[in-house]
Amino acid sequence: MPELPEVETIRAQLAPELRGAAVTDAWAFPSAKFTDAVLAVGGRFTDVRRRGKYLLADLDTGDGPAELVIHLGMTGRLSVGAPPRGGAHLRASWTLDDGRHLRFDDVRRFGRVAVVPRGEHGSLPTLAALGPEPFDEAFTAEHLRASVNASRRALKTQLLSQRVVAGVGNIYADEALWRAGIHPAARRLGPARAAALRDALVAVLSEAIAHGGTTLRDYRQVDGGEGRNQLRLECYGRHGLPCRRCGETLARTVIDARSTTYCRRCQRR
DNA sequence: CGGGGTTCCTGGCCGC
DNA sequence: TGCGGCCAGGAACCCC
Repeated sequence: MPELPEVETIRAQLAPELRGAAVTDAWAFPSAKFTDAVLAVGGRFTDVRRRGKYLLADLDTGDGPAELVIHLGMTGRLSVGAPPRGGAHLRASWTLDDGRHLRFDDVRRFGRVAVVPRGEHGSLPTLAALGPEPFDEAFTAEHLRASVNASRRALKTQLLSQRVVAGVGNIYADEALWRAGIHPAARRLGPARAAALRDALVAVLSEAIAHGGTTLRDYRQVDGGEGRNQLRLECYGRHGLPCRRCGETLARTVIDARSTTYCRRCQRR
């Protein structure tokens, strides 16, 4: 399930592959989630950026600057190479002017493709209302505290909303809350805990990028390789195992319809 | 407009 | 071995 570190890893590999290449043809799986792919035809890639979990591939077109927006959903994969010979889960492919192809496979079809004028994200509500990038200086402890305290929803729910901070999903929410020692169902943050959580989010996400992302099942890098961060998880998926900080058996609950692992002893409300 | 509920999807796994 | 049932979950979408 690609979150910010996985999408950033993919972005960094994809950008040098796509820069300067023009799209001469495209195919899309017949679903509204993917049919926009063909609108990239005629554009030339100039760069690949990222906002939260969204890849933004800049295109220069005859009609001005545009961008190909790709969300990988749960099981999306991107790769560059020979023409796709089918594949049961191919959702979109783009023919490049040097003969290579960019392909998007997505087993569960939770992904999405859009082509929009550069920066106009109104058709993607979450992207349009996205919170600050965690590595941006705008993501301060005070922003986190004020943003969280403006709502009465559970802290984990807010982290997953993308509005408080961009790019956090179930894995890194559990990891950061564990590291900061804060209960996922907490509803208010004081200055000290807000600072601890901000620091934990930044650390967890940057460490995951440094280790190529977390491959639990579906996530693959552009070259097909697996990430290595799954070897470093301290909380996510470890329910029933001892807490690495205090030894208590990690608990599992459900918050906002998401499986949530936490330590009853050292994560406080 | 925030928030709650629903829906989209299929492979992997479990129990019988 | 086969199969029904359940689980994984990000974000669009609908409604109040």
